[in-house]
Amino acid sequence: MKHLQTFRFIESVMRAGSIRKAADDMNITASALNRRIQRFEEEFGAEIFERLPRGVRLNPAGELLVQHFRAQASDLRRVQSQVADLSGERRGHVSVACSQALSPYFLPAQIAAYRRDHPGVTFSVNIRDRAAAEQDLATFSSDLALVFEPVHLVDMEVLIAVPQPIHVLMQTDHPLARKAELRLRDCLDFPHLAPTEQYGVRALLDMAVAKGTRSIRPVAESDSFDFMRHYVRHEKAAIAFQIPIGLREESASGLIHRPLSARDCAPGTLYLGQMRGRTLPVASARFAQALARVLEGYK
Amino acid sequence: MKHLQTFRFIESVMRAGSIRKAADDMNITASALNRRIQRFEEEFGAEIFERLPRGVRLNPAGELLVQHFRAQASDLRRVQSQVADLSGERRGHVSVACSQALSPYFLPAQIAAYRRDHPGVTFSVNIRDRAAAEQDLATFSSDLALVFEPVHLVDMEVLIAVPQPIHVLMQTDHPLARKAELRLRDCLDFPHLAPTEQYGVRALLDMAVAKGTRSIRPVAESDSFDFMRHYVRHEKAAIAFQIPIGLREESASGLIHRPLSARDCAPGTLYLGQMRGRTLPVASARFAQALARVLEGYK
DNA sequence: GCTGGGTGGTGCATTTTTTGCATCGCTTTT
DNA sequence: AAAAGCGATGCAAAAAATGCACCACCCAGC
Repeated sequence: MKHLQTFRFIESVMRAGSIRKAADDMNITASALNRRIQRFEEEFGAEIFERLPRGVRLNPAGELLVQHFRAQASDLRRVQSQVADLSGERRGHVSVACSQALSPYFLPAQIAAYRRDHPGVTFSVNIRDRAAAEQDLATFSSDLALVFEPVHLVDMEVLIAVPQPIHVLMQTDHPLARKAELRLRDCLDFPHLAPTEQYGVRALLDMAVAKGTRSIRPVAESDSFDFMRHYVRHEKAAIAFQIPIGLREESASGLIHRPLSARDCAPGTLYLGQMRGRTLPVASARFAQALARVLEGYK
Repeated sequence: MKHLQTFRFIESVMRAGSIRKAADDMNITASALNRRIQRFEEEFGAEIFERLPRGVRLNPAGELLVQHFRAQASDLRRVQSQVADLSGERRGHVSVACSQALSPYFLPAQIAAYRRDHPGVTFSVNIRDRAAAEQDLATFSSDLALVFEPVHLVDMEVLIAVPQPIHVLMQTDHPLARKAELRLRDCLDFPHLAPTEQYGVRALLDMAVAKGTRSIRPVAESDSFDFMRHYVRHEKAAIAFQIPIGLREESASGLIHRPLSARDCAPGTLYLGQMRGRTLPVASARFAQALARVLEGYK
């Protein structure tokens, strides 16, 4: 969309931190880019960049402006999507920011199911930790976020929330496997794997142990749930903490998992959300509806 | 703002109903305008005008697009206003759509009071009937609406609502002036003036008489409350129906007014509202706050 | 203290885009 | 059948954006 060209340049300069670098990125001369920005600042009525000795940086006015342009670009995509929809095309693109747990089983299955009915719809799936997922919504770089234990929820409008107790993952013949529900103190006697602190699972575990005298001493700490899932196959006594939506049914995986007792560790919550107040493109809105229907079953 | 130039052209074509007329209005050649529109339609990915034998008309895609652009232009003004505000300028422009009753006393006083504190702020006041005022909000042509008995309230976000019983206006020595509160049946015995049906006062009166057997038979019907106010000075027995916010205190005007009993005629409501979900420019938001504070006193 | 590599800004020639004019093909009106 | 109005289009002129060369400046590191 041509009338947003200047904005793309501004965003590029913002990212690059200097007009020359941005000009290089955008395949244009620094002089041309410089003058575009000057011209824009003039008609906008205020400077949007601070000129520093080593480059430029957005000033508060610029921050406001960038937020405005992002919202505007996002809304234009929505309009285009609606226009395509009213000509009966059923096309569009959905971008989802999600927690790692959703990536192996849940989202692939849901997206594939949705695409069976709407083959014209394409997807972007971006794995983000819980802080970044909300950020993605706020910058309009994702339409939807599917996040376990989000941090702020300020810019996020919750479409549906489902409880997800923490599960303990282990080999099928593990001593803990005999009980249907596990106590945290029993689990900590075994070598355990834990996510790093930016993840909701870890935050809940830390909160749980804070009440008692035990502590989390992971034999391995990782930001990859995939790694932790595979690790328990290789060390007989090892256990890992994950949420059930990121785990397969027992039979299929060769591992089993058991929930932690709610007495020890509060269940976390998985949220499906969008940017507050935003009207989503048709495709995204429909996919969100479909997800919500499925997630209802997890309540 | 240059990147909205194409939109201004589109809006002009929409208004004019033909490219040639619009081109004339915008001081540009029909060919240039035509090509701008063609180019835009191409990059937008859909036609936005139907080509008719005698001109063009927006199609549904175009309607969506125009709404998007209006919202976008309005939001850009908001950003500019906020930017001006953060550089400490306290400038800006407030546009208000209001019912006629507000125009003689209430709004002039409020605006003047506000401008004493913020001389940099300018105002547009547009008198609109209750349907048009809401329309004004929806098309982003007014920031605020101050409306008596609005019709839909769908796109209008209510900031404050105050009751306004209908008052009867008459000369000071009028027989009805002796009572503190009037019955509708007594009033209808006198020659009366009534607003035309698009006004809330009339709608309330019509509802009130519908319960009984009497009917409104105005000696004069008008869409000008100003006219009706002045008319009662000239015919001794005549009365007019108005809301108190549009009337002066008795002493000053040489006329007096008495409320209709709530048993006969439900009090109407005066609403201060904005476009639903919109973030107002600083100046408008502040003025709305000031108005709300004053209106609190009318509750 | 200077020098080198980085920055944003600017004058001027060049390229690209936009515009205006003339004109076409079409439909409705007279 | 003619006239008048409409949108579309080829082509030349005008306007705008760009690229190039260069300036002044700042700061790091010798």
